[in-house]
Amino acid sequence: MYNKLQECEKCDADVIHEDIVSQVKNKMPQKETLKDLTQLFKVFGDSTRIRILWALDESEMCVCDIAYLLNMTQSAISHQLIVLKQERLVKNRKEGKIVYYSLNDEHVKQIFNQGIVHIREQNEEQNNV
Amino acid sequence: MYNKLQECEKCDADVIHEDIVSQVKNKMPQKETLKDLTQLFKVFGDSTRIRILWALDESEMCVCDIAYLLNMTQSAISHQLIVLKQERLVKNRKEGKIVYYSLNDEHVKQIFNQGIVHIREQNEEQNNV
DNA sequence: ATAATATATGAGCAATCATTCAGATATTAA
DNA sequence: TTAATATCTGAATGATTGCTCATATATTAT
Repeated sequence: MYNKLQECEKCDADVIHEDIVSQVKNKMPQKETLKDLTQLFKVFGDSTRIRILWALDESEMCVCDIAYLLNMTQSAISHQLIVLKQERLVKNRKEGKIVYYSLNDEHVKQIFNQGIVHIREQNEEQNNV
Repeated sequence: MYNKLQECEKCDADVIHEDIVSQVKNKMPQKETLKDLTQLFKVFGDSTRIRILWALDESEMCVCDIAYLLNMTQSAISHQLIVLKQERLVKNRKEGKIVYYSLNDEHVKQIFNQGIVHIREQNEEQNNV
């Protein structure tokens, strides 16, 4: 059942399911893809940024509108908008002094909705137990 | 065009698009939902955890298999598996000394794939510029 | 019983990061 | 021009977090 394998440098086990590991290894995505995916979710993993994205999905807004909506300082919002722009999730246009931000990606809401499906099922599961 | 509004405590602006802000405010999800969503993406926002989830989507694996596959210590993997389990993304079963982990959610891969669609489009966009 | 193995766990540390604060830049109004 | 406003930016800070290391627990083999 278990195949002895050359010992892993890092993990201290010496019983490893060699066939499964090598099979899975072949199906893993490229390093670059995993890095990009992690980075994307890292950007989503902050409530200020999620709220900004959700708001911009409803309407284009200027920086101070967003700050007012979320009851946060303009500076904090501005910092986060830069993060979102670097990830190309938002774009902006300038109109005089005012800078308007809007979503730059139609997938965002779909990803959020998928996440919500997961959360809902978790909660249902919890109620059924 | 702009409506004077009571000044925001946090942001220092006094020109705010009142209609847009109140309209967006009504469409924002509940605090609890946003919190859960943020937490979910926070869990996704780590390359070790993403790789574990991806691996488990291919096959059930024991802790030392995963550690071997990712070339990391058993302890590091174990710590992250706890995080994944708390988020109910994985489940486990014990067979003697060995603990097998597997995915507990079919949406995970869909969320990842949506993320990859976003990344792909980014890259295409970059090439077209 | 003891030894060996697979996994879990807690403390400690280094790195990351979200916000604040102070100030810079850009635009408009007076 | 100067004053006011909207936004940006960089440094500092407190909080979070992923990993390591040592150790604890659970199971199997001898």
